[in-house]
Amino acid sequence: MPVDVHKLKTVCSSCSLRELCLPAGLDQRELEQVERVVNRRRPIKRGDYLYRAGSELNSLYAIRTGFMKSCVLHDDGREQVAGFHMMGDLLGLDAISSNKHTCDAIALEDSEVCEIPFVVLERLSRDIPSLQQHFHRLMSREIVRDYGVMLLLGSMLAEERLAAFLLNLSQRFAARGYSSTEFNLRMTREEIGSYLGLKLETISRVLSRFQEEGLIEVQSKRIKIVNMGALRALIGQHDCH
Amino acid sequence: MPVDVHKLKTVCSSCSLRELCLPAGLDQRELEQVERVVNRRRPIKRGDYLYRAGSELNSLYAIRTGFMKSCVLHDDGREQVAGFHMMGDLLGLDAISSNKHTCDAIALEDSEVCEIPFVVLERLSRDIPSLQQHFHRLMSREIVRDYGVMLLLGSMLAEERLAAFLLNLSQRFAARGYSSTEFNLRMTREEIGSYLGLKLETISRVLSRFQEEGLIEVQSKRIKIVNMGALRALIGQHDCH
DNA sequence: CGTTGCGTTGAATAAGGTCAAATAGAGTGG
DNA sequence: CCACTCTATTTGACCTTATTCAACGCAACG
Repeated sequence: MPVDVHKLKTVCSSCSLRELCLPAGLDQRELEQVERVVNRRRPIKRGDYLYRAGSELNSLYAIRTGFMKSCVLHDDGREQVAGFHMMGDLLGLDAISSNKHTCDAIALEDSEVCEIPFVVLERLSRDIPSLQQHFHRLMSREIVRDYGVMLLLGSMLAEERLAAFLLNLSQRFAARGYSSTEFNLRMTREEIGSYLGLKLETISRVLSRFQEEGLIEVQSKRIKIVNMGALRALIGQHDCH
Repeated sequence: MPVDVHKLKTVCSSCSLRELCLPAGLDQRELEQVERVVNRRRPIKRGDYLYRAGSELNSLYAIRTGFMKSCVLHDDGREQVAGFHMMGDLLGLDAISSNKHTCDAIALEDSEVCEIPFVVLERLSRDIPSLQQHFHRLMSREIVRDYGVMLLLGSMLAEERLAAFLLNLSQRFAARGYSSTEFNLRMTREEIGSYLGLKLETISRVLSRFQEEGLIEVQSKRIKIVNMGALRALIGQHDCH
């Protein structure tokens, strides 16, 4: 069953996302220190920017509810979705390197974020080793995720990419207490395509093919995974490209 | 002119790569603290692994001399080059998330690395704010770099990818005091292809085409950039994919 | 009830991939 | 230093995959 975050207090110590989020693994006293610097519940409406490429880094953001995408922009206007983000995910890590955000973060549905002033986080993480450690792990996890996307973009076929994408979503929903087999895509076919390095028509076609083959059921944005095993088999069993 | 690192002492404070490397921006006293924990000059022979995917994280590594690649591995044996690394680059950041390396790091020529025990680095960065800050920036820079690769893999044509690759190398050599227009590729066509999500034959063909068009001169691994402007124009001027 | 944005599907096309053969280089042992 | 071997590279002919272009359906919304 989905966790209803609206029924919970908005402090980290009682947040259902705590273990997915920044303050994972802190003790009670440390948690209180973190809570004091987090501005909770900033709402972002669907379609709104949380931040834009080029804007100054002030805070990192943890998603409390909702769904967002981040887009990298090419000089010539081409853009690419670099990631989809859901509850518990931490956004803005790319901005630390230059103190400017390097991508846009846009809400795909009405969302709510916790705002964590970065300089305060840096100071706090000097005093709380387990916070420091966890923060480092989160940055590193983003790097690992990126390597996975590079592998996907660099060496997988369209079907494999989409299978990997669906399985990744499935797993992330499961980790948050939602169904791993039935969920809504919050993004358009074009956004999926952009993320996977494919065109929207290809996404549509492959989804249809998956449905014909009995792997999934699709109805517009509604996805039901019917044969998880076959989907898994699609990735990771080819000799070569 | 290339910087001859062999003539320099092997301490950070007199290392020509200091400003590219981990201890950038530290004062003399802080630098000494860092120096004390860095094991310098671990040699890695061409073809040897610096670390392997799955092995435990002990240290981060800064490249002193030489050239390396990191490869992510897919379950089915497919592998992809995730990056090429040269003097001053810091390796191993992906391992922090799980305490295990997630990719292989392999020397493409005889190399030498400085070894920085990670737990010591974490402790030290609590005491030295500017070290902490710089370390965060380096992790973030890796994330930004990865976004760039994702953009390249997801939305650029073969010619654009290769142009971007050559320009990136050019710029990094320049930043290290080497020629920006003439350099050796230390990697094979296959490795370039793996990094760019293309086949080795495509790399070969595009390099030949660039040569015919007078953009570069290629002789096996030797590259001379003849028309930097045209190469730059190749990336960043298309309406769409 | 038209408009608009999103999704599906088909046919033609282009970009790279595959396979194969020839050549060039680098490394090794005599 | 040379011959031999093995690997890397180049190039051509053909093929596969995904893109492009275009038409149409559907649902939400003013």
